[in-house]
Amino acid sequence: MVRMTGWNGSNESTAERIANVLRQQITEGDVPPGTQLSEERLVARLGVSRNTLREAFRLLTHDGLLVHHHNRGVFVPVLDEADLVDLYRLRRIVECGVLRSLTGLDPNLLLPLRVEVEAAESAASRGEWDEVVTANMRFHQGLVRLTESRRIQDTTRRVLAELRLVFHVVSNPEVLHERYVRRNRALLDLLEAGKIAQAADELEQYLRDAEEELLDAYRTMRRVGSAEYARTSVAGEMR
Amino acid sequence: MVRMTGWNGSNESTAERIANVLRQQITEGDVPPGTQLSEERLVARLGVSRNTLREAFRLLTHDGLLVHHHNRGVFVPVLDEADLVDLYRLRRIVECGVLRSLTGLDPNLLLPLRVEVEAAESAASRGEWDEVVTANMRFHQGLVRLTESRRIQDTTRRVLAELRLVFHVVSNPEVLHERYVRRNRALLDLLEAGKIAQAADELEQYLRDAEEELLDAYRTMRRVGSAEYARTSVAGEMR
DNA sequence: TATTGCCACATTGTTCAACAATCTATAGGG
DNA sequence: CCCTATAGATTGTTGAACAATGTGGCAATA
Repeated sequence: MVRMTGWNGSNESTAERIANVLRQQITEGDVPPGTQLSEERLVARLGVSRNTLREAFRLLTHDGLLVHHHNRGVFVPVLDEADLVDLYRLRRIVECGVLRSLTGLDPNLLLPLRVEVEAAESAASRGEWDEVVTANMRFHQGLVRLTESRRIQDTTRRVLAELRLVFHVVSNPEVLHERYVRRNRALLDLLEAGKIAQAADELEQYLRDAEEELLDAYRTMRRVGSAEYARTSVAGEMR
Repeated sequence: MVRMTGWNGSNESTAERIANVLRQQITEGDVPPGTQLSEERLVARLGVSRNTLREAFRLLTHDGLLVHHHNRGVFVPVLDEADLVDLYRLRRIVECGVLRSLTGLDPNLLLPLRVEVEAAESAASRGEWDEVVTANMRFHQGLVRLTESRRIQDTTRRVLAELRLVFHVVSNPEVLHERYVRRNRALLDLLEAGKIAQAADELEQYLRDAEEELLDAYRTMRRVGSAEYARTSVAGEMR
């Protein structure tokens, strides 16, 4: 096997490249929550050194997509109800706070929002629910981009990345995400009409409803599917 | 030189220990903004391997206390006016949002706030301004702890850590921090009286005033002290 | 049978040395 | 004075080695 060393053909470091590969596999659900990522196996599979892999681990840990247990390794976190509540509490504060703090609206920043709304509607009509989720996330990322604040955007990016892990714990994403496509459009309409305060209130309720429905999904999952859940998703190991 | 390998006598990893050493030096101002941290020299001085040092770098980069330039190394960031505005925008949204989202108040969580207020007052009377800043930061950290939300607390921790870098760019901290000790007490009084909404409004104005004063400090510094600033704080190198 | 203690094994934590790739500064030519 | 090329210094990445820890099995015991 020919192994490249040093220059890797792009401007991103090898660790970042590896981190992006793993990030995609985790966010897409290929590596379910609870899975341990073995250094030895991933080194063999990805063709990088242990140190570089561990650096990639750190980048993902930064985003909450991996958790590190000292002397035990890294795992895809299993988010529970408390995490869900925590994530939505932060989302409400940040996203609604962003809207309420706006003094003016740059129409150029509203354009990408419409793109995402339509992408979500299109994907929903085709039944591509993963794409619906992705477009929805990009929509909310675009919402906070209205502030042009790097740190707020970074915070939101991390929160949304973790939220994807929640979506992989609860099943049947379609029933959850379907109605929020419509509410995204309603939200955008309010913003385009300049009704910022009203949009913030709608978003607040939107997020409360979403949290409540996800909590319901957690509860029913724990009631009817705990055995199945334990069999399929716990103590896995990424090869 | 006897070099310890493996077990280091505590439950934290070597990288975390090194990160804490560097964190203190950076937040205390021993390593001014703009300084490059040379791997070679720090490896020699701290007695750890390059890989471990680089892991410590990652941890600090995570908190915004270091910035990484690809193929050029890590630096203590020099925060400018835009960063200052960004940090305070996030502070206002998070800290005020936390207060406004409170439904009830746990008196037990208010106790540490009073401790910090009195610590700040005591330190101010003794003229120990660094300790005033630290107590002030712990006060605001305690404020967001009212939510008992891990992620909100982490976000605040990062923001406050970065803010310390701002305080090292502008000089004369005493005149800036003195009056905020009093406002901290006023804030706490409002909270202890259960006037949460009023406290949130006071905090909002508090943070706007602080941002404005720091911006003034930046402007005067750039006007009267740009030559001195360039001489003392730019392109340093940590030995 | 259930529990405890011990030990071997697998995995992670850390170090070290080497080389590749990149950046920076300097010197030389136009 | 500006541009380019080269040399030196620094970071990026690798691979191997050993230390320390966590895990699970096995035997001895109650």
